[in-house]
Amino acid sequence: MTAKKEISDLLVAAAQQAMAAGDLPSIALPDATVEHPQKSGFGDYASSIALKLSRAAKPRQALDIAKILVSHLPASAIVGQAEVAPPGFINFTLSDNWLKRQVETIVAAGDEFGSVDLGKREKVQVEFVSANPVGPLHVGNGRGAILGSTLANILAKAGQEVTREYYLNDAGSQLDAFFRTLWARYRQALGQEAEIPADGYAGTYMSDLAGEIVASEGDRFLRLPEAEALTALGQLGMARIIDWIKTDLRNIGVEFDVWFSEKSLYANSQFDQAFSLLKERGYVVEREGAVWFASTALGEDKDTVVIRSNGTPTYFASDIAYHYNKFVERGFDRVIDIWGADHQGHVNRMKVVLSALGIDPSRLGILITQLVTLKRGSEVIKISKRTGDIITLREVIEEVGADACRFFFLARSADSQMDFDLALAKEQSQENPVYYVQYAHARIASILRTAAEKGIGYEDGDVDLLSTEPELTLIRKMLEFPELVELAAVNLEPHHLPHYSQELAGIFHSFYKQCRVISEDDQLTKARLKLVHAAKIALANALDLMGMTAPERM
RNA sequence: GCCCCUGUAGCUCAGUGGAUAGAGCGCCGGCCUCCGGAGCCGGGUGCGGGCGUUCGAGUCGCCCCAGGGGUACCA
Repeated sequence: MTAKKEISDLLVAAAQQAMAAGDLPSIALPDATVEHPQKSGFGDYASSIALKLSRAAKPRQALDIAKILVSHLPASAIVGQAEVAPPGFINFTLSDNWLKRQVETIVAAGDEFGSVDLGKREKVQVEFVSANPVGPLHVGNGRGAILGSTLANILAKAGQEVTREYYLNDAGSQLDAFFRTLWARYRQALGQEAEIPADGYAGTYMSDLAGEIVASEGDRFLRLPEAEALTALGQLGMARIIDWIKTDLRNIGVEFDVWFSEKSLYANSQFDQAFSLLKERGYVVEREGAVWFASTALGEDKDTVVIRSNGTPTYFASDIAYHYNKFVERGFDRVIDIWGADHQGHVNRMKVVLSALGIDPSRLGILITQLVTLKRGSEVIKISKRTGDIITLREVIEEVGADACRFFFLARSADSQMDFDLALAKEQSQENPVYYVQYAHARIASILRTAAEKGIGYEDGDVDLLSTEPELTLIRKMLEFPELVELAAVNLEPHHLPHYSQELAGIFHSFYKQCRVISEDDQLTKARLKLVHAAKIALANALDLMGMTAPERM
């Protein structure tokens, strides 16, 4: 349990006791939320519960209520001091003794440090990237990939049973356009006249892909009937693109548990099942030769086509079947979809269709990542798969490195549009927060190596000797880590991690400057070795959640 | 037009209705007899505008202004 939660519980207990004793009227308790005061001097945690209670408990003043609560506060090893401050805050200072002992707790927890218990273990699916296999990943895909993989890590750390999934659009009209483009490029590569379809993919990577295929397969597709050639060649091209995608993802540390085929939804009649259910419930209408989902019946602005007048299902049809599969067939308790800003219009429709299927829409969380504007200096680079050449994710990774790429993408909340200046990212490669954090880890590793070389063991180090301000500040900051994991897991907000890791690294560097670890004082040396070992664990675990490396040397 | 996201320091961005709004970069000064100077210490400027709700608003509501995205029988 985090200190935060424990203090919150103490407050609730105090309020209940005060009411039982008649010192406070029996009223409903507001959330006993506890926060870190912005300014030092107000303790480690502060609660404004008395201010919130004062309205209902009139004519009691908030300050008096705070005093009453403090007087009923149960004894606790965690709290060193609980003070009342106007206009009615209760400020808690952690006990030094308890703080010191947490070093042992952290070292004992090791990789598990930071794990939190949200009270229930749910089966959670995080679906992300899911880019169509029609071209290389761009930086927008990269943002989703990094956000999704980190969020999955965080949820796992918070005790959830997490499945990471990539939805592969291996059917549909965009793939069809990809097939036709590749066919044209293939014929061009073999010296034939061929025109790129108007709705095709103009990027030069398509010519490269066609060239690769000619090199390995020759002209054998020309000897097939055209329809057959188109499909056979297309499948081969798609497989190669998927390989590119997998390679890029691996290079930024993103792995999936499941690659889910859109096509399989039709082969396994998931679509038929979902569709019949919708029909049964009266949400299907036929009009203008097409089949529609009656979204307007559930408050949407317009109905949505599910089956086109030419008989082919739309993307939305697949999405209905896919989410039916997620919730009903596979039984996920919660599903988190991470989509790009261009899918924003689908959010409500998706939630509405879940209601229509009888699935509680609150079980689906949809995160929209806002656009990434790629820049090189002041020059804006337009991202579009369809209008020609693009800066791919691969190029960005090669330029700035996977760790830096992850850190920068993670540091911004998904809601914020962001500028990614390649020139700047490269320039900053030394003065970069990424290295600042990793350097702290490497520095600790170096200290521990030095200690090992000198044969200093610190298992028996006495944490009671840790008493100076820099030491205790470092411990305090480490203890925020589990709280942060909980915050990020509950709010689906990974962007707190980079900020936290920078703060933790900063406090460590400051400690390092002020406190010599390996000194003539054997006992203090051992105690401090234990402390920096704990700090190394905290840094490593934070970096690990972010999918970054924690280098022993730099 | 309607819907969604965003406007916080020169720049890039944090900020769970609370007390004196933060970080990094950039800029200007300091700090290496000592475990890694990719480090430390100091220096300053800001919540787009207005009206509300509240004991208390950067945070919630409404209106306005600005930027971006969506609004297909594309995905």
